[in-house]
Parts: sequence; C-alpha cells; structure tokens
Amino acid sequence: MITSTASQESGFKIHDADDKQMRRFKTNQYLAHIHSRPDCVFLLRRGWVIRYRQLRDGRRQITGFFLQGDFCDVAWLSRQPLTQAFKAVTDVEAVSIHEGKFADMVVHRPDGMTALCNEIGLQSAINAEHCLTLGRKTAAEKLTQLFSEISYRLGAVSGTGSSDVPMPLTQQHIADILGLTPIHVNRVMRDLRDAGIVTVRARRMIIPDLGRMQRLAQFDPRYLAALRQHRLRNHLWHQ
Amino acid sequence: MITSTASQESGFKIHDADDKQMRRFKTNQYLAHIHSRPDCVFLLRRGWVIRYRQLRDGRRQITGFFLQGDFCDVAWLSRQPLTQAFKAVTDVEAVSIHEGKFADMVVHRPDGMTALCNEIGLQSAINAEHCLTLGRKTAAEKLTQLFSEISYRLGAVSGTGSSDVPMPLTQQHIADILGLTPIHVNRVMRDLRDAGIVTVRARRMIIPDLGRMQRLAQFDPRYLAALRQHRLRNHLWHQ
DNA sequence: CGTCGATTTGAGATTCTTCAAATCTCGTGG
DNA sequence: CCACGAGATTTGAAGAATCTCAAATCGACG
Repeated sequence: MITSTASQESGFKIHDADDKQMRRFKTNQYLAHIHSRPDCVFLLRRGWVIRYRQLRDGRRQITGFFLQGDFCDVAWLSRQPLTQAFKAVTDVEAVSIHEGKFADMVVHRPDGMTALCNEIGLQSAINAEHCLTLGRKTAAEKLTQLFSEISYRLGAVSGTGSSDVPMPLTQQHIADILGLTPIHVNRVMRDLRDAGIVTVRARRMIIPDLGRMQRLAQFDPRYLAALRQHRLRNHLWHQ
Repeated sequence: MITSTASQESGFKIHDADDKQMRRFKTNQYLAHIHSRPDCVFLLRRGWVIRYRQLRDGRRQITGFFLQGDFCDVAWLSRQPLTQAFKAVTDVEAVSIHEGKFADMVVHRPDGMTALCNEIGLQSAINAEHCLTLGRKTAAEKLTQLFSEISYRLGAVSGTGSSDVPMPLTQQHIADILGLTPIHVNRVMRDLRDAGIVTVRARRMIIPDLGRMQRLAQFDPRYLAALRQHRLRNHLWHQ
C-alpha cells in the first residue's frame, strides 16, 4: 500500500482536492459496518462515535469511543474485515483520508512513522485502561473513570478545562461501555449526584470538583500523555 | 526515527549481526517496567509474557498476553513512557529489534506498511474481544473464551490443532485476565472439569471437544483472522 | 396532544466476592 | 530418599454488588 505520488515532492497536503473529503453522518448512522473493509480512515472534526462488539443474544460491549480530533480508526488500515461496528452517537463531520494517502504520509514525511506510532501507543493505552476499568473497578469507580476520561480528552483537544462538559451518551451507552446494566448505571449516577460528585443533565455533565471525582475514580491521566504532543493529529487538524 | 541505512540497498535482513539479538528472560522477570521507554520491540521465540496495569491498592488487570510468534509490543514504538508492565510467565527467548531498524523495515520493504497495519489490526481486534469478554460474558464464558483463544493462537503458530495444549498460567493469572477472583476461577474450573469441557493440570489443558468449548464461550475466531496471513511476523519468524 | 425513547424506582434473585482455613504440589536442602 | 516450605489449589460459609423483571414517570419532538 506504499505508493509514490506527487506528495513525495510537494510534501503532504491534506487539503489538496483529491486528498480531502468531508463526510457527514447523522446520529445512529454507521461509519463502518462490521465485516466491512473501509479503504480510508476518518479524522473527526465534530461529533462522537462509538465502536462496539455484539454477541448473538444481544449483549453489547462498546470497546471505545472517538471524539473531535480523534482518528477513527487506525485499525482500519489492516486489510482484514472489521470485527467491530462504528456508529455515530451524535451528528458527525469527519475528514476522510484514503489509506494509500495515509501510508504515503507515514513513509514520506520526516516524522510520519513517529506520528503513527504515537497514535498506536495512545489507542493501545486507552484500550488497556478500559480493560482495567472493566475488570477491576467498582461501578462508582467505573462511572467516574469514564467521566474523567471524557473530560480530559475533550479538554486536551479544546485546550480548556471546564466543569461543564458535553455528555451526549445515554445511560444505555454508558452501561455498554462499562459492562453494567442501565438500571445499575442509573442508581450509581443518583448516588454520585447526591454526593455532589457529578450531575448529568440535558446532554451535559457538571463536575463541581474535578480533582475529587478523579480521586474517586483512581484516574491517572498519564495514560493519555500522548494526546498532548500528537504530531500527526495536530498536523492534520491545523490544515 | 526513520533513518537510512545499508538495509535500504541490501534489503532487510534481521539476521545481520548488528540487527539481531537474542534475549532471554527468567520466569517472573520483567521484559519492560512500567514508565520505562524501551528502544526496541521483541519477537517472541519461546515462552509466555503478560502485560498488566495495577491500581495502588493492589488490584491488577492483565490486559493481554504474548505467545511464541507474537510481537511484544508494537505500542513500544511510541515515544511515550509505558503505562503498563510486561512480565515473563515462563522462561522466555526473544529476538530484539531496535526501533530504528523496525521503522526502516516498515518504510523500505515493499509490504512493510501493510505488515505493520496488519499487526495493529490484530492487536486491536484481540483487545476489543478482551473488552467484550470482560464486560459482557459470564464467568464460565470468560474461562472458556480464554482457553479457546489460547488454543487457537497456539494452533495458528504451531500449525497443528490439538486437544492437549500448554497452559502455564496460574488461577491467579487467569483471574487477573478475566476480572474475577481466584476463588471463583477455581470453582468455575471445577464445574468445567465436572462437565467434561476442559481439564487443567500440570501446566497443560486437555480439551476433549474443542467445538463444544468454543460454543459455550461464544468464541468466534474471525477476530484472529489476521494471524493466518501475517507477513511481517512470518517474514521475521522464518529467518 | 400523543408517542417513543430515556430515566427512575421497587423488590427479589443471582453471581461473584470476602474471609478463613485445609490440602496439595513441587522444588530444595539435608 | 525424605522432610521442609512456599506457592498454588480447593472447600465452606456468609455477605455484597449487581442483575432481572416489572412498571411508573419524564422529556423531547412531530
């Protein structure tokens, strides 16, 4: 999939007419179906996307989510059919980058390989943290871990920390991310609200004391360090 | 990290004196400590390795394991400090590949990028399946899923399916992989033994009816498809 | 105003954990 | 060859976290 093109001389330009294509998806629309073979990756400009795996009897596990600024999904570059589905949680705008173009960038840009590896490391760290959360945290820790990560990841891309954060996930989404039932999610959310930790309402969440919530979650942001110096991401984002 | 070397003309040769180094690790020895920054990846020749994340109060989650033929770990190519530890479960032999060498191979070999993406896709699929198992499967399904995956992954590299499979993990390891207590693992293993599904003894497991166990686990091997046509892996392995 | 999805609450059942302790296994030194 | 000791496995009993089933309420949108 490594091919030489004009970009080799001119340098990588995502905004060249042939290279850039803005795609829009409505809420609940699929960005990619399970078992499909996409020929591009998306760089999200706006909106939220979930990635999930499902069993025949209907049990669903959301294995990750993508926010503004995220790549969705580096794993699409593999030649294999997807083993997971990707669905828009909100309306989504994304720049599509053809796989050949992406490979060119990695090979020909001086820091292309570094940037790709950074992305791999970041996704790997996020997945590992998700496993830790699923396997070893209590329901209250799971909820606050999720909210802390969302707050941190949104803050990293917007550049501002805030106590009022977008939260378009339903309690069913949250349950499917954290391996709980929506009923139990609801009860723990009430406890967190009553304790003054976090209040979710009208697709936003209000966090009076972020440090307190992070402590409750045992949230250690070091696994997201790569977000702060993400060359590939920044390069594409700012064009 | 993309540097030009003689390998550009001569083609990639992992067995060149400078390029190849066999490393040995004893049981329970670390291949990489948390927060370290390895400058190479390992291709495992023999032995088992676990990757894990731990909370301050001691709770541990094993987020993945590596067997003969596996890369450990593509995420090390990121320039970030590791957020997980890597430890040998058995005595291990591994070929170490310097990060610069690895990048050269990806950039200069005709199918290097494809092979890297294959590896990324495979690891991503395995991680996602692990999340599904952790979040949405019962204890009996978790155990049989784990055993099915081990059997399949070992079979893919050894080329032979067998009802008698190496199993050096302790019940504590299994508990930390599956998000259970070792006590509960022990009880479910007794049930599985009594039901004639699988018997673990003396660091091996005996599976009288693999299909039956896989059905119980809801094991669908499609997420491991990339194992079957793994060019990078095969290329390095056979030199 | 009606409808559909999302949220909330109750009650009882189940899975899994915790704590405690006995037993087994296997490598090591005498 | 045997005794010892540390780690691993096994069992019991009680408790806690979470789930299932059922149903009422809320809220956004046409």
